[in-house]
Order: sequence, then C-alpha cells, then structure tokens
Amino acid sequence: MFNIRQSLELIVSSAIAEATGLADCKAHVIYSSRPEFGDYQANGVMTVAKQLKSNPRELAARVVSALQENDLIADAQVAGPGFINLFLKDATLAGAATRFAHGQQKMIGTVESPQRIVVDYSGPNLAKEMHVGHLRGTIIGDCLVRVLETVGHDVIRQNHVGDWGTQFGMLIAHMESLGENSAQVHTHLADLETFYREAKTRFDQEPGFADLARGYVVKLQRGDPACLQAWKKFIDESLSHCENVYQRLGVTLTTRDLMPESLYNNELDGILNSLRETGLLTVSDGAQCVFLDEFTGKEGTPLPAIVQKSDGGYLYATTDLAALRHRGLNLRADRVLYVVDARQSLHFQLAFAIARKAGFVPANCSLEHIAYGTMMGEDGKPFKTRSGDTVKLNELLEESVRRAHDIVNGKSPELSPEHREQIANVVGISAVKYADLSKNRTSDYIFDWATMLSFDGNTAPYMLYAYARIKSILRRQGEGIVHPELSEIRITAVEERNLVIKILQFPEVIGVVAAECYPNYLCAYLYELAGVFMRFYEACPVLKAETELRASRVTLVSLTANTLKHGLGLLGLETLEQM
RNA sequence: GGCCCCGUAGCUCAGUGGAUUAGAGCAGCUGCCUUCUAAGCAGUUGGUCGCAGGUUCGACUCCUGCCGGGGCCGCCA
Repeated sequence: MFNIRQSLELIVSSAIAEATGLADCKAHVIYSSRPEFGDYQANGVMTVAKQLKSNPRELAARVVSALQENDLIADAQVAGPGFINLFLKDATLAGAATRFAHGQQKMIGTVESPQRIVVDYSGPNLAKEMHVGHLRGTIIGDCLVRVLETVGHDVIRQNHVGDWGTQFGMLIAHMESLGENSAQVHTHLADLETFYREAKTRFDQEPGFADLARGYVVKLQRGDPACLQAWKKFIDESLSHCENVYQRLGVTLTTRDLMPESLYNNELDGILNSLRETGLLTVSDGAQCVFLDEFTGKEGTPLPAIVQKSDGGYLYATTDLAALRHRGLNLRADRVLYVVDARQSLHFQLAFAIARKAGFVPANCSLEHIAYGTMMGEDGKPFKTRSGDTVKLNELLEESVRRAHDIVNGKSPELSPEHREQIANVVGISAVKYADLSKNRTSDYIFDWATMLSFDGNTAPYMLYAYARIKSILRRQGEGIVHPELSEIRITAVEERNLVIKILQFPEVIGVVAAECYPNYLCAYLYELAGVFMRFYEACPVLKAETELRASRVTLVSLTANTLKHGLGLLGLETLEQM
C-alpha cells in the first residue's frame, strides 16, 4: 500500500537503528505543523535520546546522515530540540499521483493481515418505528463497515434487532384484537408509532388488556404456533419499515445481516449452564447473577450482572453473552465492534469481562465498544419534538429533504424541477448523515438544521458543491481532449503540490479510521481536501493553461474528483455531478 | 458512594502516538465575480485550552487533586 507516513516511519526508524544499534525505535512521524518545518516531521529521536541519555540534536544529526538513499525524502533537517523535518521529493509525489490517476495502482491497498471483523450496529427495537436515537449507530456503523471492507478485512455485519421481550405481548394482543386480515394488519401497522401508543394506552387503561398481553408473552415464549404467527407478522411489518429507512439512508444493511435477539433464545439455557460450570454464577435475591471483583456498584457493593431474573426470564445481558459466544466461537471473529450508545458502556464492560472469563471468546479476540454520544436538541436536551415525543427517523429525513429543496429552488432556479428534486434528495439525506459523521462520535452533539444544511464550513452541502464544481471543469473540457488516464501530473505551483500531497494522504487517513473507528477523521480530511482544491482552483487556471500544463491539471482535477467521491462513498454519501 | 464521558473563541465544533506561534465554520468587520459554478476565495477581530499542582528540554494532550455539567450502577433494553 502507498502510505507516505508508513514509508517515512520505516525509513527513519531504520536510520535510528543504524545510528544507535537499537532495534524497534519509533520514528514517530507526523504531519508538520507548518510548511517551513517540511511536509512531515520525525519526533522519535528525542525519546530515544532520552533513553540513551545522549544529546537529542546530535543523535538527530547522526540519524539524518544514516538515512538510506530513498526516492521519497528530498531533504531532512534537524530542528529545535531534535526534530527531523522531512521534505518530500516533488517528482516522487507527482509520479505517485500520476499512477493513481492512471489507475495503475489502487489508492487504498489492502492490509497485510486481513482480520475477520464482526460489526454490530443499528440494532433497532422492532416494537417501535426507527427514531433519531437509531441514527448515529446506523450511520457510524455503516461508515466503519465500508472502511474496514475497503482495506481488505472480512467484515460480518450483525443487525442485532430487538424482536423479543415483554412489549411484544402487548403489541400482539392489540393486533389480534383488530382482526386477522393481513391487509388490515398492514394498514394498522403503517404507522408503528401510533400502533405502539394505542397498545400502550390500552395496556395502561383498558381492564383485562394487560392480562391478555401478559398471557401472550407467556404463550409466545412457550412457542404457541398461533401466537408465533402473529408475532412473525408484526416483526415482518416492522422490518419492512426498517428496510425503507435503510434504503432511504443508503445504508448497506440487508436482511442477510439480520441477527435478531430471538435467534439466541435456544442458547440461553446453555449460556447459563456454562456460567455455572465455570463457577461464575451466584444466586442473589432469587436471581442468577455474575459478580466480578473488578466491578462495584452503589456504596461499594458488589455489582451484579443479572443473567436470569428470579421469575426465570432472561435479560439482554444473557442475549449479549450468547451473541458474544456466537461471534467469538462460531464466527471466529478476530475483532468484534459494538457500535452502541455510550450509556451502555458499563453493560459492555461487564459482558466483555464475563465472556472472557467464561471462555466465550478466544483470548486474542478484540472486543470493542464503539461508543457514541446522544443527539441533543437546540436546548441541549435529548432531541425531541415540541410535544416531547421521539422524532421518527423517516420524518426527520423528510424534513431535511424539504429544507434542502427550498434551498435548491432558491439557488438553482434554472435547473429542471426533477433535477432540483434529485439534488434536494441527495443534499437532504447527506446533510443529516454528514452532520453526524463529522463530529467526534464520543461526544453528545447538538442537532441544528441551519448548520447542517449550510454551504459554508464542514458540511455535506459544501462537500457536494466542491465535487460538483470539480466535475464542472471536467465536463467543460469536453470529451477526448485530455485523457487523465494517459497524462502526467506535474508540480509547478505550491497549490498543485499541496493538492497532490493531500490526495496522497488519503490512504493514511483510511488506515487510521479503520484502526480507531472515528469517521470524523475522514470527514475532516475530505473537508481539508476540498479546501486545498478550492485554493488550487482559485490560483491555478486549468482549462486556460498551455497544452501540457493543462493536461497535467485536468488529470489532477480528475484525481481529486475520484478521491473525493471515493471518500464520500466510504462515508456512505452519494455525490452530484451538478448542483 | 463507585465507575465512565465532557469542560478549547460570543455560538457550534476540530485538535492522530507529547513537540516550535492552539485551528475551522457561524456571528462581526474588509476586500475579490466582463475569466473553469461567488453555494467560492483571501484578509481581519476574538482564546490565561475549567482551576491548581506534578512529570518533562517541551503539556490542550500524560499523572494527581479540586470545581462544574452529563451518563451509568439487581431483576427494562
């Protein structure tokens, strides 16, 4: 894989080894903070010098003279207390960019040792319609999955939908009482949220209904065929709602990725037996619990993970343990990612710890809670409608598209209505997704229409505009005038150089996102790429340049377009040729 | 009481493994469209990076304590 930073890391660290006789010294190469400090800088020498109790500047000088001949580094200078500032060779940069533009080399290469990575994301509760609370996990998870696949990992998506539990008794009772006709059922379930609310109201108010509902839960759990059939009908309907939202959002999840909670039902007894056999199980107040020394609860009391209620019922901890075992032992995952709300952090700490102690996952399997924060309203409180209801995801998307439509109508009245509608669709959906992806996933964020639909700043509309502007150049130069796949990219101006370097850093960023699971790094990179392009665009005429320079610049523009599109695609965003 | 997260410009947010002068966007002010989409670009105003210590050649970043905000902690998921 072409990765400037990795290459520099190798070159400089072997020079450190050469200069010191020590193996495994990190060069610690990062981007330079300012242009005069070079393109990259190596900071590792100072750490090594400290270990050796030697003068860092002298050591840095020795490392510089020990640098092997290579085609990447044009100049290496010792600076400050012992930094090594690295200046890259234009010819090498231009050559690499040209190879990418010609398609001779893929920008994103594959990792040397692909892993099997299970990614658990989205996982809506099927009792209700998808709402804004499901957005972040779905969007972030889908981005991570795309990135991990692109770098060559074997990714297994797991949509751990909530299709089991006490509230389904209530829903089935309500559905059954409305009649058996499937067409009617479909009509009634068209608005799942209302259906849920009706059932809940009856559960709370209507005499006898609650008992009926509880009866259905028991029947359901015993496997009563009629009850299961009704349940299945409900689940199918709810799933098709999800499918619609996924399709609208452009999420890659399909029915093949479904791994509903109910599929683990038959394994829960086994999970309990295993825990008992390994001596992890303790009875406390009639419930089956696992206590681990490293976890304490209120007032320093031992913290239980309840795996079976005193009435014999199982809980989500039990199901999650079954899921962990499935992923660890059956799917043989090297890495399992849980893209789940940060508030469940403790639950996963417990589940992971228990799963390891019980041997449900191999010791070398990495279990990671990819936590994300809550979406807040403008008041800084969890995002709700004015009346205090949860906001349906479908309605949120609709409103975003509608707002985008208003903007497009205002800015581009010359386009056909159909074209404007298509643009509004992409802008509206992208705005919502990008707003989410561009923020650090661990923090709560404030949902704000004006910011996310703005064309200024790190937003989807800006990114899409940048792309459309780039494509406009390529369109205007006409077919067959310059062949980007045949022309050489040359570096003749600092803006071109900056653009080339930025493009070549794409694989580095992808590598970081794949390792650390922060999509906002990719957004920040693409925003910078768009910005660097805009500066190039202002400073360097493309179509008016002389023949060879023009060919070079068109090729560079084309490569920029491909990189932007590729990156936005990994975020799960569509692009527009024209805006 | 324990554990987790957060505190960076008036607002919304970045800041990869420690590094030289802490960055964007909005809001405010100022320039640039007979020239590839001005939905843009450039400039400018604005910060004791919650507070106090510590480690270090060097701390927004690491450690400790404190203050402030949020979250989680036995039969929901």
